[in-house]
Amino acid sequence: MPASKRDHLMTIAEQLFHEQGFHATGIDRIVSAAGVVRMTLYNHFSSKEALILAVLEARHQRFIDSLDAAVARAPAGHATRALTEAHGHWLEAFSQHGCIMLKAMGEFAEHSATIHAMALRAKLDLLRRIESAVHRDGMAHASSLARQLFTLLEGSNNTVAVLGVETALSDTRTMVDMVIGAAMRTPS
Amino acid sequence: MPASKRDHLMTIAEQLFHEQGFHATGIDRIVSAAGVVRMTLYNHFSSKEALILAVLEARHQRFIDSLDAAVARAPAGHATRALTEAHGHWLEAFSQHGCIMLKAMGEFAEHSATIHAMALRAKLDLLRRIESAVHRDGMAHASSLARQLFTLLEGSNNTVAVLGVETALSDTRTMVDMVIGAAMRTPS
DNA sequence: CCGCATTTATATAGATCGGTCTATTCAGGA
DNA sequence: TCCTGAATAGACCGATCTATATAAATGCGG
Repeated sequence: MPASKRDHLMTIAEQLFHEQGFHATGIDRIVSAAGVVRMTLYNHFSSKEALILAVLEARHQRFIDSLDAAVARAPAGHATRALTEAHGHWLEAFSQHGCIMLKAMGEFAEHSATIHAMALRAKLDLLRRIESAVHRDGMAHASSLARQLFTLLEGSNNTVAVLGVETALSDTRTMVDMVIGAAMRTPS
Repeated sequence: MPASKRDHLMTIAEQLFHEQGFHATGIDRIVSAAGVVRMTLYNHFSSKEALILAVLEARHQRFIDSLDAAVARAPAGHATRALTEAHGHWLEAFSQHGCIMLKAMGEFAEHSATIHAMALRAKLDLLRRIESAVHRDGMAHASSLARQLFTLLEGSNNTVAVLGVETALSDTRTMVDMVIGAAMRTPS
């Protein structure tokens, strides 16, 4: 009962790309996993690269939407914490196999400038949201604080695979508090 | 004039794997870049997987050696800082294209248990060195502090590609100081 | 019930993949 | 000198890769 063949293909492709990697996932595996014929895929996407771009774009949009929603729900002065918590929830729910944007950057850095640029833009979008939340909370040292928080969230991306999601998120939370507290104590 | 064809192949392969990815780098590209014939490679390595394992193993050994050397040189009570600085130097010199172990984990998680285990072991080795340095400096909250520092170093791995190596390392240094300082202030 | 777009089924193209094989050359040590 | 190990050159294997072409079947809205 997929909403449409196109959406269904994107869902299946996202899962396979995420778990198996992009180059290691062939078109045939995607279409057969989706229960669809190869021409149906090429009817909706002009190439494998176009499919990858569409998948990454959609995933990134979902990610950004979930951050924005959390920030919008947050009480005044708690936008930053709401954002880092939302990032943690995303990790718990959708990133057991690592960050798909990092994987894409790694596999396509010298292979597809378009895909690499898209993944890099996703990272910069996250940084920008952090900056905006920090600014919204009226914190001092906004840009340096935002970069530090960004580093912490990126770090938790990687430690999940090593320490487990629970420990990774708890350690990250501790440091988020620490960094925010230090920024508040330091005179601007 | 390479020391040996085997070493030369490993050097070339490491560079190509790192820049282009593992699946995207074919045997033919490696041998032609090394100016060597196909059978020479298969004379030294039983398979592409064996080559990848050898490359990762050697690189990890170099990494660990550089950390250990820095810690050994450090004055008493400064092992931890020496280790994080050494990690920064490694990033500057050899990780412009991201962490090769993370890439390997991403590409082979569901594809080669051996390679995935080797890369994961590399991450755990780093964590263990941090724990040992922290312990050597006689710091309180050793294991939780070590995990926090680990998260910071992993974070800097990723932010290099987004913020540039200089900013990434400077932000990381700031947070390393912060985390160590907090551990020292907190009563055990 | 018709018309049209989508999907199916299949066949094919040409390249590349990892890996094997044989035949040959060449240098260095016993 | 002879022998052995290593490297070369290049053909070859089956499998897989992305992508295209074509024709039949399907389903749905008007």
